[in-house]
Amino acid sequence: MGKPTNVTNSIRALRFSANEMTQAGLADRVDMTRQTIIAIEQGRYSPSLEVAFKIARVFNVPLDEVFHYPEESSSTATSAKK
Amino acid sequence: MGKPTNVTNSIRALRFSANEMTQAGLADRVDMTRQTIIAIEQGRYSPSLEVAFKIARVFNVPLDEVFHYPEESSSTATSAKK
DNA sequence: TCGGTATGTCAAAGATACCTGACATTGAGG
DNA sequence: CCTCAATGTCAGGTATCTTTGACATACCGA
Repeated sequence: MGKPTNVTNSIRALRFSANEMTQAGLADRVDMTRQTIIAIEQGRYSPSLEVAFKIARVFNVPLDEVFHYPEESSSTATSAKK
Repeated sequence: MGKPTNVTNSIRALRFSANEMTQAGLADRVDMTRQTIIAIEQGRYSPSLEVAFKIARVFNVPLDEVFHYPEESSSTATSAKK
């Protein structure tokens, strides 16, 4: 239902680099549920900033190595007003 | 009401550096309301990752120059489970 | 075959983030 | 004094994120 997010992430890759950490293991370290990790990993929605920071810290990388925001599609953008 | 967030930010400082941009002006550029900007600026809650990226992009700085996540206060930390 | 681990899905409910709209305050000018 | 721009607050609603709990699938080893 919700709009799929624009933000992408590399969580799955990072998990495997980090000693094959499981989703449940990650969920545990950031103190959230397994389902939430799955949803974020699949890009179903973008997490809160706090959660994003926690995840990045588990892998010991800066936040923008985990989450990526695409370029503003230059076309007709940015002008929408009401 | 809500739990105050752990994340701090430098939005106010960045606004003044950026040609004295007003809150309303910033709200306009990231396509959200003035009230939301105020709330975020005051740290009443932490925005979604997408919003955070948009704000950082307005000021042309990386995300972690706008928002800061404090060190895990080493005290009783890291062991909490349920 | 059975048990356990890892991943994924769904529905319903709770908690936050975000919006709309109205109003109060301060400071700079006319 | 009056007005306007900028900041801030509050109440009430909508949208989105997060949790809980149940269940499905696949893989692996005993």
